[in-house]
Amino acid sequence: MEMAGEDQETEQRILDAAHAVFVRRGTEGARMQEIAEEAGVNKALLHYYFRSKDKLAEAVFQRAGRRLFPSVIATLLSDLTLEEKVRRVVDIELDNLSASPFLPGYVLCEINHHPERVAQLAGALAGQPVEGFGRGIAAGLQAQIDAQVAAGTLRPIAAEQFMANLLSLCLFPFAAQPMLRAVMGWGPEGFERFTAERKRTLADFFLNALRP
Amino acid sequence: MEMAGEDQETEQRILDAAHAVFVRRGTEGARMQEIAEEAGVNKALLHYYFRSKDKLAEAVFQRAGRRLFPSVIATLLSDLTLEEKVRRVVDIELDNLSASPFLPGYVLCEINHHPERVAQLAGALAGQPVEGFGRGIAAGLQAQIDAQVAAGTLRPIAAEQFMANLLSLCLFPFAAQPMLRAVMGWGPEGFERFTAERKRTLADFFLNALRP
DNA sequence: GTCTATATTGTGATAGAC
DNA sequence: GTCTATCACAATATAGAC
Repeated sequence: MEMAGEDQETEQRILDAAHAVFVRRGTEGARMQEIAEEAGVNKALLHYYFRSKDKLAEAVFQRAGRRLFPSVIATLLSDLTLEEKVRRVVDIELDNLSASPFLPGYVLCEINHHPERVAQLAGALAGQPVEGFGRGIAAGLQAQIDAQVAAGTLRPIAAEQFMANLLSLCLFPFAAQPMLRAVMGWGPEGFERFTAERKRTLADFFLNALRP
Repeated sequence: MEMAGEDQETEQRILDAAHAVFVRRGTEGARMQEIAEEAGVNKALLHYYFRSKDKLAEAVFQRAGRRLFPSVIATLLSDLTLEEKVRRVVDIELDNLSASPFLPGYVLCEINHHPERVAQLAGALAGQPVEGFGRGIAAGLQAQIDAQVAAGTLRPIAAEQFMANLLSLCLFPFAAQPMLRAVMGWGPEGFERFTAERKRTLADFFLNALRP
């Protein structure tokens, strides 16, 4: 039913613009007007494609979630060794986030004020209901951990703590980036140096913590 | 110039109410109406005491910051040993945050969308300009780290990474609490069990990571 | 200090031409 | 599909009585 072939491209432009504006203003602080300007289209078009601001916010959040989580999940569910998983997650996350440093802050804010959206998100990630999603990951990790502990090559740790620690160390500095910048008196290059150093040292820091 | 002696108490009630509403709705999502209801006063009174929503948000943020940061800063600046500092920060933060689990999420959101407020905040913390504030802390820590590294009792680490790691591990799980709840399929008691376990194990995890 | 009533602006959303 | 014009309401803020 489309004529110009512009429709999909326009929808993408709107999504990109909405993403940018939502990230910098927050979902509630964002204005449809600003999104329209950023996309180079009229306000009314946003409603044509996404009915309401809430629906648009939902779509943007889903897309952001699909960019932030799946690679970590896939890595943790893979059959790599624990050490390889840790190195891989750190590498992937720090690379991804260097490219979009404000994603964690946006996702955290959104989750805090709209926890109901997490359910639909996890569903979108693997077609699974969210309730037990992390549990499956934790169960697999725990088995791997227990095996290495029995072999004497790992300190005991609960899989939930393992995951929380790993994600904390990867995500938090980005989520708190503006605070770090201000408190440490960094310019833009300061945070980048910090992140580069982090790429070199974080996996070793984490693995050393688990050494028996 | 006050008559009823109610004024200070009312101002506090408004601050408390605003805090509660800002935390659960976010600054932009919060409505003056809801704050007034929560405080049990009229909308107009909020303007009488705080002129504008923005000023009110500023006041709430300052107060939250004064509750979140000073104890950590004081501990890191003290002359305790590194190990004592780590144990102390973990204990204090995890206890404080158990009592107000949504504070980190609120502060992170606010900082992301209003980075300019961090400046005034740090000023309020110690009467110092914010620019070099964290640098002083980092410098002191670095000296302590270098000494222990030279003595062969510590793995080398940059003080900035040290601080980032410590704060990440303490704060992130609270900031990401709604996500953890959903993904791990926890009820309210699930997160509390997780936090209790964390109080027991986090300091050791961190210290072990720095073992040479 | 606290309230009621009102002003004023901003903002999401729709109708309808092209 | 895209725009212009407009509606309807929500929300901050103020004026003024008590």
